[in-house]
Amino acid sequence: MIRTRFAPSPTGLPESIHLGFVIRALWNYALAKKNGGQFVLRIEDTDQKRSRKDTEEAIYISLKQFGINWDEGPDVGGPYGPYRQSERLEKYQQAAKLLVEKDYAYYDFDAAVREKEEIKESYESKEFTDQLKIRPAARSVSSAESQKRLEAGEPYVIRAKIPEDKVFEFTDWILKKKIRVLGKEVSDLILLKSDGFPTYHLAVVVDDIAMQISHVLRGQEWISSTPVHLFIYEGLGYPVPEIGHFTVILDPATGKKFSKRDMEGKFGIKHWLDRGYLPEAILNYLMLLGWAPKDDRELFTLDEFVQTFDQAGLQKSNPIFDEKKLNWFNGQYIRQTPHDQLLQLIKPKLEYETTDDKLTDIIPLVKERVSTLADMVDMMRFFFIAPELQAVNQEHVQAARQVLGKATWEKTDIETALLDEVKAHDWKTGDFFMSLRLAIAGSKVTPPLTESMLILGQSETLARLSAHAQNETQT
RNA sequence: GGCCCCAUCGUCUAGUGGUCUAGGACAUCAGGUUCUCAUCCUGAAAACCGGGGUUCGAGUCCCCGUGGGGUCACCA
Repeated sequence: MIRTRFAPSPTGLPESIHLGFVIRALWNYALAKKNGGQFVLRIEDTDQKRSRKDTEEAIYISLKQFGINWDEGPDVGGPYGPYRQSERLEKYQQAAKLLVEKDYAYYDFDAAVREKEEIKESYESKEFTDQLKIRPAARSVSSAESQKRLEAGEPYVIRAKIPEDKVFEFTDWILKKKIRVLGKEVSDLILLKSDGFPTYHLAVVVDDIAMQISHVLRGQEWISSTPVHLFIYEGLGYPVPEIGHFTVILDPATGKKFSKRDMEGKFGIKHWLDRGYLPEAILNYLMLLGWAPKDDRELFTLDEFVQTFDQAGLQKSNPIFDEKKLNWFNGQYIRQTPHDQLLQLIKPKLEYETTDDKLTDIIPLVKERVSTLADMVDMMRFFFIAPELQAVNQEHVQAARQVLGKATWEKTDIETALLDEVKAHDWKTGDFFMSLRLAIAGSKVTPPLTESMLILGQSETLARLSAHAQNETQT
């Protein structure tokens, strides 16, 4: 039975939940569903200071927006709950104690708290040339001594006791390669913090065991901490599940992975949804960012993706995010979305009152020429709000006003009337229509003019032309 | 910097030793359709990081360089 999980930590602002987030949930979901397994959602809120309830809420909402549903999770429960790590504290504490008993871990009463900035700066310094792994003196303190300090009530952390001469090895399920790391390259990382909460390393292993996860699939940033996890599995006496590492999406501006820290929501899910990208389009774009099917197919619904999903298609090298291609996908999806659905999507974005009937007329005209819903709103604005006065050719506007005033308000009538006028004056058709376009819509880029005038109505069309006819400005 | 991962058009990728004069998509450019823009159609330009091996034969296997990324916290 295949059981996968998506285990985000609800830290940072809700709008910092980014696209990389969805992609990892998606692939885990696809693997489980393709094989009739379960997909588990687990909330990793072990960082008491940074975890936020509203961000946890945003995680649920985001996944649902993309149609990714979980079989077990904090909100829906399941046989291996609770699914929120802050509710499983005793389990981690028990595991940590067991590890100490088996000499896989030890108490450290003097663990120094280092500042994040200080640590990062040290990476740049020369001393890093011969990086020493963390091996506190507490490592060799006798258990009797530790017991004494423990009874005295001194605060402590529990660290992994990594054997220097051990060789850690596992075969990455995605990279399809054996990865080997020497014990001396691995630090005695903290497993249980002084506040009694576990660190990620302990919690993730304890839970993946408890929840019977068969495939642990996560981002490549986790490769280097996998040895510690291997060590914990061993210490706890459980077999290691399949472990695989996905690619990391790179920011085109920096070439680095985008994280929830260093940006103002530039890659946040909310940011894209707000700008009028459809969840289906975003999802489809994401599917192909780090995964490819055997054939040249590009368009997939979620269900189709799940059916087609094949582990072999997962890439090894990190892709760069490309907004242009996302735009293309979004345009494709907008064009294939039925008009009535588009209407519902557009309505909340409009800053003026209108009727469904009018929108129904307008939507077919604009959907062909935009790539986002926001573009759509922009393009249809002139139907409701008269544009600012433009510098236009007076003769064109005057002539049009005259003939249109007499025309029956029908497509063919309007067209022949206008075209006759062009012929009569020996104007260039394009120039003439451009003058009208500017006067009526205020832009050089609009839906087809006659259709637009039809919707605008005769009186409004004439009013806009008149407004321009009185305008002193000449071209 | 140590350790680890990766390496095909600008970007996402197909390619699992011969069918590769390397295929598709986005973007770009040109043409067609057209009252603008867009859609749509047609076409063009565009890549196997470098050097050694292995082999009758290498984009495909091995090694070394180079380049890119990740990581090095009482954050995940």
